[in-house]
Amino acid sequence: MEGDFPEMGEEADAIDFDLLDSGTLEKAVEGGGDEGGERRVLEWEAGLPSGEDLTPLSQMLIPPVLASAFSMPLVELKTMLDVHHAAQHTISNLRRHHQNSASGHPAATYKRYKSSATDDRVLLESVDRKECFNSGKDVPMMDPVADSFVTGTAVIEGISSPFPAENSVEDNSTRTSKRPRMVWTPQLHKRFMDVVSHLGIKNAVPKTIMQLMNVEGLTRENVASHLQKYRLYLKRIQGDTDEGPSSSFDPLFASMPVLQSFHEQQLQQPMQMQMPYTVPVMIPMPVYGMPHHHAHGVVPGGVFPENGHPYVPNNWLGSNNFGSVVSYPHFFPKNT
DNA sequence: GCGCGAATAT
DNA sequence: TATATTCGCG
Repeated sequence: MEGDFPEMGEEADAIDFDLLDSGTLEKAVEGGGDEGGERRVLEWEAGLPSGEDLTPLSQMLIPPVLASAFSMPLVELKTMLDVHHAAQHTISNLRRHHQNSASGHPAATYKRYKSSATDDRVLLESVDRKECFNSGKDVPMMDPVADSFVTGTAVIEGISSPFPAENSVEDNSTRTSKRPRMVWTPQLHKRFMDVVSHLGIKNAVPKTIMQLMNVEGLTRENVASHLQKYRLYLKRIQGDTDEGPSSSFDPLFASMPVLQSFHEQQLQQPMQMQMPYTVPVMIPMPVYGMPHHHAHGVVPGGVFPENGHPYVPNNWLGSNNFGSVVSYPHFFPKNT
């Protein structure tokens, strides 16, 4: 299926899906189909600050006092070695993806409607790959803030491969270690919701969702588990609609303002500076152009104003936003 | 055998 | 609770 689109340079790809937000998506989509990827990169580079203008890696971007004032955890400082490693990993993964092109049927249909600028899998390098997988109890989940303010090379996204870093060389079949426990970050969850809401209830099955999410390392089992939880959630809120108003729309639980309101914020005020607890980068999610028959009413949510496609608020609880709780859990417990 | 989904386990 | 794993079924 990759023959459907002219290929772009690797660098352009990396930059595109790392830096795109909803504000720049259209522009990139326009120029994404031509062969000018490398040229565009050069143009961008021409406008980039020189090395002297950049803050050294060893220096903090935010003064500790200011960080604490906004309850922002101090991000661990990165070294050039970290940056180098992250860059190497990004490049190698991009190469790998250009080699083996997936051609699953649903994904193929999906890709046809994707811009070539975002045609690669979501594998946005994270310097700290503990973000999506929590290997042990001693490893705390990455803070949403740190999740946003990643240091290093191409890491500004929220999604990275759920795989832990393969520290050693090519570990082929000698992998006996179990896959670490996955963590559904808000970004992954949003992607999940975007895909599910654009599939009918008929097509929203684990394998299809997995393929459309296009996240490296994400397994069908991962999705199935999450989907099961989502269905339980749907069942719950549907069965609760006639009970007390607090049962399904308790403002205490109707939160996740970061993700839920983020989309709308981007649409209305694209240039507005993000608050520390917001996820600053929109994940390119071009399933909006999918030809699927949308199952209206299957999932709670509204409609994308730009194209009329249904969407689901990321808290799956409707449009209430009382702005108190951040991002977790995705599925709120029944208010008992 | 594959994949789904409910049940069960960790 | 969140996620993984198992298991029966089509």
